[in-house]
Amino acid sequence: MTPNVPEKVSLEGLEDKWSARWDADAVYKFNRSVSRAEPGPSGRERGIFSIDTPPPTVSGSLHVGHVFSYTHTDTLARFHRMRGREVFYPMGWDDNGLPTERRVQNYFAVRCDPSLPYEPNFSPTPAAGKKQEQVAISRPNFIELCTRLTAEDEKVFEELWRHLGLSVDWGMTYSTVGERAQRVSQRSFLRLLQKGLAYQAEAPTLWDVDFQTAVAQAELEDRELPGAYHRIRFNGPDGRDIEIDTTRPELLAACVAVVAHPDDARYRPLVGKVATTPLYGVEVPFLTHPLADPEKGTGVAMICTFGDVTDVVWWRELHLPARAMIGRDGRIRQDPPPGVEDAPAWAEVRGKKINAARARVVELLRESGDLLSEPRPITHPVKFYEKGDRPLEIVTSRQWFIRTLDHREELLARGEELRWHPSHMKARYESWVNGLNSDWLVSRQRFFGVPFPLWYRLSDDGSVDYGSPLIPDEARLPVDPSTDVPDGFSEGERDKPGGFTADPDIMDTWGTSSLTPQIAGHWEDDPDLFGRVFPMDVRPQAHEIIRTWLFSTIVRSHFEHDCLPWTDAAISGWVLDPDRKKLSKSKGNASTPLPWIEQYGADGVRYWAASGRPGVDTVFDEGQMKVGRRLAIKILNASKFVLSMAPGELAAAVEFTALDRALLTRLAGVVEEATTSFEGYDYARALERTEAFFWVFCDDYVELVKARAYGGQGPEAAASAHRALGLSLSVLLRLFAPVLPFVAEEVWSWSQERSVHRAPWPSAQEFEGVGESDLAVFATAAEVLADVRKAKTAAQVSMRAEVDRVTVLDTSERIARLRLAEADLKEAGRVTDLVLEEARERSVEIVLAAVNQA
RNA sequence: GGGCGCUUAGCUCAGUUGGUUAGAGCACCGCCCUUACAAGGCGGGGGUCGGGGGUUCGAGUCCCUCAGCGCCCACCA
Repeated sequence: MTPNVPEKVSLEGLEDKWSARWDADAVYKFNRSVSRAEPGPSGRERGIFSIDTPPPTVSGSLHVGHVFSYTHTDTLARFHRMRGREVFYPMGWDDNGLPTERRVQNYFAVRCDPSLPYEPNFSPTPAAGKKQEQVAISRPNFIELCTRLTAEDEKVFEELWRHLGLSVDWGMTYSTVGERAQRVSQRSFLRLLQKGLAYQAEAPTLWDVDFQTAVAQAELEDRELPGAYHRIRFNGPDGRDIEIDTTRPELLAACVAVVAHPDDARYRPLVGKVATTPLYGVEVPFLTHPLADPEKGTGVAMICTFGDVTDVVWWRELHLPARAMIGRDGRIRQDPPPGVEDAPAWAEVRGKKINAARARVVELLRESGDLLSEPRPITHPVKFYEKGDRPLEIVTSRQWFIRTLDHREELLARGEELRWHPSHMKARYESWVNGLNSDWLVSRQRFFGVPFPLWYRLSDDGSVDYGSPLIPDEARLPVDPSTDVPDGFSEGERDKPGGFTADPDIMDTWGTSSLTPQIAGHWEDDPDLFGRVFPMDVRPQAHEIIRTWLFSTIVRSHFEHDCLPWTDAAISGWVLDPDRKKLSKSKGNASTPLPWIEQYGADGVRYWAASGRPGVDTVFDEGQMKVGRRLAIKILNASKFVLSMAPGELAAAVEFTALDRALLTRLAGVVEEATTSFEGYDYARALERTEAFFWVFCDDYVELVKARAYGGQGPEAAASAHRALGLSLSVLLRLFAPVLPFVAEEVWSWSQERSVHRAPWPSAQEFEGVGESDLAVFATAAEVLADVRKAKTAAQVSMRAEVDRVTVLDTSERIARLRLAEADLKEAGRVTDLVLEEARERSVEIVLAAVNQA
């Protein structure tokens, strides 16, 4: 094909032009006829490269942080596609869970009340004002709104991703709450249940009093909060006082024991005796436990059910009774815990919020004289649900768990087996697994999510038989137990004595997201496809969700398939604002990416993203985008020149000049390095090496051969330049294509029919005809050219200024190299007389033509 | 409390197995409208590599130690 170079080259409109064309030509369509791994012809890899794409949360908005990490993945996808592999690169939408619920509540000013009946024609308009009264609606109505809103959000997301140039197969999207996801989640759950790896238990768990749901260990975060030590007096045996420091005096009624360290000599006489709580007069045992810290407070702690997770440990390990007093709404319960029924103090706190109860208890203690000192303010870490606003409480509830504690060793071995990029991220996985203190709590008391596909029998007295749940056949999945009926029952028997009742809970968002490989790969629904793409090659994700998404995905795959879900994990860093804070929507420091794409082009934005090292937090840098845009423009211009020189069909018989051989050999090295880097998931290094070469190519090589290419040294010498320029450009465009897909495609299209993104990745073979070369020929010539430029700059004359004579004294070796590029050097520097002489020390003398020395 | 990472020019960062005068881009200064490119090109100034100690013929690059920053984990009365 004869190059068809536009008169004027420009980046304007490339995104629209090429994203439409790629779509029309199905450039990124996954070809599932390829088998998982098959040897390719002549060293090119064949087979499939599958990516476990992170499904972005559609209820949020995309910001530059997303663009950053998704670009990284896309460069890898493009690289492997060019290597000849079919890339399985679906896009998922995470529309599951609380963020969606919250967005729907705010967007439509509604709230879900599961007790309400469905209203078929309910269709609210988006809430206008800020504070609008929330309308209570039924669960089915609420879920309809969730679905409606997420569908709209997905469209916006897809548009942006296309604009950014993600080479996703848009025919293969999935959602984490759609029917497929439900089926996969429920099937996997039922299989865990069969294997005894999922179980139900009534146990104290961390509870968010606002969201009214249990929360798992993985969703916790500590926040430093002001608090106060209150020293209070318990009555000990023999009339002796026991002094105890507590930050939660309001829980006094829930006290079931006091505890000291077994080695604490101060309290040894009291151990095994009984202490009496102030205000309530409840007798509790004085016990010992190694977790009691003699250094903390008075060395004696009161154990309450439950003030914190240590209480839970003590309660469990010391086999204490429960005396729960906090309700699911975060208030003190109405009904008193056992043992305090008759205490007048209970009436003072019942039904109160935590803070009010605390204040009242302190007053009461003060009045009774049991408050031994005024509260001493401290700051201490308090556990929060990561999306929550109030401290977590611990309440006892029935929940589903997946066993992880018993499998820690196996899971650690999986972490060992996985290839981590960067490798030190493995440490985070290990510290998480080693720190597990409970099985994975997978049930949530929410509405929008995947329900547990279970019902329970109701006995004749109406009590629930949790022991043997009613399980649907896998072929029925997905089921919604709140509307579907278990086999052998009828709807009329729902919630009736002798009938059945649905499991009310939904799965944790990670309960579904942990199955993205299975969802995306159509596990069981399409065994042929699943066999081709699973286990996957790579999981790209951010480091802060190693403990959640990465961990839980390994758990599911380990239990279900007895293998890793992928061989490699590519962990991306965060995007930081100039103050080094993580960009996030909630902090309001994250900008929407579209304006940046419009200003610098998708390629410019991608360039910035791809400059961020794998796993390294990177500062948001508009300057880098600007640099990326300039690079793209430079590629346009350089390509325009090269293609106007080089014929479409390269004459293969031409003998390369020494300078051209040196340039091409150097480029072959860059190809090798970029290839190795991409194989090792280091897109940033690949880009850096390619770019560095490209600038040398433009500034030195093109300048050195320009005149020769115009024919200054005859047709044969010109042909060598043409061929070297043409080959270099072809290789460079393909090296740039993963990072700068738009400009690479634009330029490629000037001389090629097919997409650059399906062109073969450059290989050493393409340089086979170059022959032996001395790399230093190019470097040495470029050095002298730089000297000439320097002299012209010093003389404040144009680069086109004539030079009468350049005298180079240098070692015989280097002089020999310069002779090989003598003609190019003379023309590039406009040197009339180039004198090359051997000498011990290098020196360069430049005599500019008199006419130019004004 | 444990762990991981980072600390190189004003800024953002490269420096792969230790080896010639430590690199790039941005910013800054100067020059040049050169037929691929003036939203460009060419050239220049500027760091002794967080502090200290050690190994070595030789260390930004390995070891020890200290400091600061960030993150992950932790049973936080």
